[in-house]
Amino acid sequence: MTDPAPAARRTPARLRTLPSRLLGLAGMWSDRRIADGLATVGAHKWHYAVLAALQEFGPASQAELSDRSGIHRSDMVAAINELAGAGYVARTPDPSDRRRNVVTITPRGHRRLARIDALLADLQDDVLAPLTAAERAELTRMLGLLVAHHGDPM
Amino acid sequence: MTDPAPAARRTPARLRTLPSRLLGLAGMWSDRRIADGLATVGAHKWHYAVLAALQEFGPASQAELSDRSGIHRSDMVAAINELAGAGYVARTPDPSDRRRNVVTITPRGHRRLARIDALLADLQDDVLAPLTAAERAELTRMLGLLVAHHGDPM
DNA sequence: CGAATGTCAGTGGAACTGAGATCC
DNA sequence: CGGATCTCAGTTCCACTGACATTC
Repeated sequence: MTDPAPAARRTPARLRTLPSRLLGLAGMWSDRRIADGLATVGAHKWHYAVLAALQEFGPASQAELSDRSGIHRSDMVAAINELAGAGYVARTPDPSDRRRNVVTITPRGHRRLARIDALLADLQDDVLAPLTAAERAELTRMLGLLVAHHGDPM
Repeated sequence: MTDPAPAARRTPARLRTLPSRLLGLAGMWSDRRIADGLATVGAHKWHYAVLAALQEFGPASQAELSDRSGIHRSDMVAAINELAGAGYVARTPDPSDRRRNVVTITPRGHRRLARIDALLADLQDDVLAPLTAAERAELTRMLGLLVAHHGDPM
């Protein structure tokens, strides 16, 4: 009774329930949380993508890493520059094809990856905070379907 | 047997299942699909947000519309410029507070909104294509939780 | 005075484009 | 020669910031 005016009806129902809008918003602030979190240890998300691809599939050319990580060729250059500068990967010319560089993860790189892995686990928990474990699994599964459907449009 | 090499193991498991990454990717390409779709009729998502807010809550100042739609003040100026230029809204000075403009939706604006509404319904179907109706509802519900948790951080 | 409003110019990040140089 | 690889400069888009004049 002490609340006569429906003060904050804020967002229109059409916007509040529009899936594409919710996806965009959730993606945006998730990206931010992750970027902020990684920034506290001086990392970027493409660092993680490259290190993970190297650890899982072994040494690769930059073009291969682009395919595996979804990072553009142009941006891959900068990412490898930073990772190599910090000693997390080594970039050496490929003797069997001199157009290519062979990128290899270093011991420091493995430790770096483990560090980021742990940090990212915490950040996932932050991003998904309002959901139960079962809901998180369901959400991840459905997002996987969406991304797969988009990535392989043919 | 004509496929001996496991050619495309493409994405590392860590990336393929990372919720924050899936959210970011799904949000990105959803945004693009929507932007492309709206562009075919010369619309932007801000236009829809503003028209929807006006139709649901009536005439408002630009600051109010910012709150309701989540669009920044600065960008609201451009959005209203375009909408007013096309005759979808009218912007008139508020006689009772001369700092403010009163933005009102026009008959043309109502028709425009209906048009975009229909288009957006199709686009939702496109974005959510790989999901069943029940899954779409679940996804929307969970995304709503995430967005609410983010928007009202207190 | 402090605070809110509308306006505009500009920033920073991220995905992407285009072109050049080198090599297969 | 066509095509792939790496590199760099530049573009585009978006959310956001900062500053300003006006009005409450």
